[in-house]
Amino acid sequence: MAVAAGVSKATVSRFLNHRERLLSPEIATRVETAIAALGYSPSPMAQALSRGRSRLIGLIVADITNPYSVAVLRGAEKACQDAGYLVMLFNLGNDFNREREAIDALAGYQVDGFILNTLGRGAGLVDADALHGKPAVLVDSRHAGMHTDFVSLDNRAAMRTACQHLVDGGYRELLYVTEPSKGVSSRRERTTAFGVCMTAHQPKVAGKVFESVVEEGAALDDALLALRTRAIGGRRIADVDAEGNGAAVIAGNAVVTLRVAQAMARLDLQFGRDIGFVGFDDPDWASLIGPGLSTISQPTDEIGRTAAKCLIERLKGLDVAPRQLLLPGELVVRGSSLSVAG
Amino acid sequence: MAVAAGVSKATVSRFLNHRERLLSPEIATRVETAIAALGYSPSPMAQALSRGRSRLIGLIVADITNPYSVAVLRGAEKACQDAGYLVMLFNLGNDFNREREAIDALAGYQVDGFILNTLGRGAGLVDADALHGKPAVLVDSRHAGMHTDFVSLDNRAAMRTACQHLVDGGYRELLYVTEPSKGVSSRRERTTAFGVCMTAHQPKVAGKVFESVVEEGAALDDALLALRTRAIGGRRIADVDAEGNGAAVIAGNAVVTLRVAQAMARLDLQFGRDIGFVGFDDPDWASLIGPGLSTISQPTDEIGRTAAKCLIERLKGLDVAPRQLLLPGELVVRGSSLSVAG
DNA sequence: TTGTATGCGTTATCAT
DNA sequence: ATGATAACGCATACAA
Repeated sequence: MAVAAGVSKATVSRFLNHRERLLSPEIATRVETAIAALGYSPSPMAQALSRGRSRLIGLIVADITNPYSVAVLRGAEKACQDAGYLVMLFNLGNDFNREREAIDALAGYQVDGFILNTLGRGAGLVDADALHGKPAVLVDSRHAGMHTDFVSLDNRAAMRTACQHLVDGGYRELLYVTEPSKGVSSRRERTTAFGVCMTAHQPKVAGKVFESVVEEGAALDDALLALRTRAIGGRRIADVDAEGNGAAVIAGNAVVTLRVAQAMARLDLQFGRDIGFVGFDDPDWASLIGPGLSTISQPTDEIGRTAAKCLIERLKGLDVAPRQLLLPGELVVRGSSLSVAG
Repeated sequence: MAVAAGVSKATVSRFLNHRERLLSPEIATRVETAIAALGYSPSPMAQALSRGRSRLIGLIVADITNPYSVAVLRGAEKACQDAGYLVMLFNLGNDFNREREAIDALAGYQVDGFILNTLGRGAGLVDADALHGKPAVLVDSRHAGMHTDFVSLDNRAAMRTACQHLVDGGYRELLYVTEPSKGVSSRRERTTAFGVCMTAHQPKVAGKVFESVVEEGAALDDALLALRTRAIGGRRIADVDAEGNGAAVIAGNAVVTLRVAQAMARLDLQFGRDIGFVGFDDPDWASLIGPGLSTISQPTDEIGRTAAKCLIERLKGLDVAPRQLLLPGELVVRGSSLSVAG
């Protein structure tokens, strides 16, 4: 290109990067016009090859189907774009063993850093130095043996909020329904936090944990029935009016919420009236189920933005100890967790 | 690297690309072991720079928040990965004017082709040759002046199915609720298809179209009330029992479905009993609203896969006239569209 | 069959 | 202040 402007390509490069500093105004404008005439723009790939960095950020997500992940992705991608970075997406499709492969593929394209929204388990477990020396930030799940920046919902505080809200509402039998923790840190943290809350409310409140798996809808049904039976003092459901009672479910995420809602429909039970409910995550359909589902809304967009921001700070040379950014959730009260009547 | 293996780098390159064909077995294994020892893998960027193609596919999506887009993206990304391509994602965040910018950014990284899931309107309207001569495939929305491969739901057939189903169920007053078409081809197609269906069922069935916008919930409420009023013969709603009647709504997509469901809740009307319903798109919460929402389920995954497949065929040199792949939707019958009693 | 040289589009280190 | 020139990591045309 440059030759067509009457200068050397080194000069063009200088114009692009150093502009005013070391270029005579006369020749600067000459390049400028030529650059406009040719509609020229530099090749990021060649720049990357030469510089060693690419202005590319690798984003690995465990499951693009998960709306939570997408919400985070959205925030992160926007922040990256605003900072002049482009996002390369790699979706694991829940095949956790491909995490290593994903990192290598992305690293091949010289991404400057990683945002990892993965579960942190599986065969290809990624340790710190699998990252080819590039900085990374973990979202939502901590990885064993990889101490980098970490951004997530403040699970403990969120769980405390949910429990407190239900206890305040008069609920005395609580069931925490979660996917099996299987080494996923966020699930483990929420479950532990639930335990802590329950002992804190001893002996007024009783809490149980139920691990729900897709295939076993019946088991969930039974758990809900048992919960309700306990709450209404051992009487059979058929014998009880629609009297207020103190049974409530906390769902560990939106997937679980969906399962619980399906179970409730199967059992012909109603949220709020028969069983109280608060769920983690606040999908847009939450207000449409029964009397509306109360939720803990995650600041997904901010989580994504924060993750991107952290990473970009590192890319700009920031060198401090790994940070933990725990963002607060927000309780959204709807009909499913109204105070227990009398 | 190669030097450490005792050969020239040209030989290494040959090993990578031509392998058996033009390499002595003796030196082939020598390279092979060295390649394993060093844990070496070629740099895709350098390859791209040299070859002119990158094994990268640019995927531009109008709004990553849209679950439909994500579902398609998922299918496409998987197909790309399986074919050895990596996806670079660019999210417009509903800022349609950035489409041109997105294409240029992606082209800068030498993507071999584009998958465009955008609305095909806005200032930066992209014509065929904005693509830097690279092939593209359009998903869901046709772009004016860009005739490339096109993959989408068969909107006409899907609408026919929905209408036929409702008419068969005894519904006589149909209201099609859609977002304003604003030059989006899929919306326009569905609306026209609705019109065609209605004239086909003349005079037995009456159809109306309502364009819904977020801000005007009240207008939607009124439209639903009017619909119901017409269906029950002009009598005021308060005077009518829960008798079966022939009013039904068709929602143009999941967003509209959400709005309609909210309106129904506001009006204290029930799907199936008061107003029949079929909606385009089949979100996972459809079965949980009221008696379950009947839907037209799109083969999103297959749409994505097909789009990727089309593009990759082009990349392999296929040169035929632009193709139109219209994939069939599937009617999922739930409680919201049961036959009208009496 | 293999090595050498050149080019891909930049940046950076020299000279000038 | 600007122009050659080498390097970035690979592919390829050509020479051996």
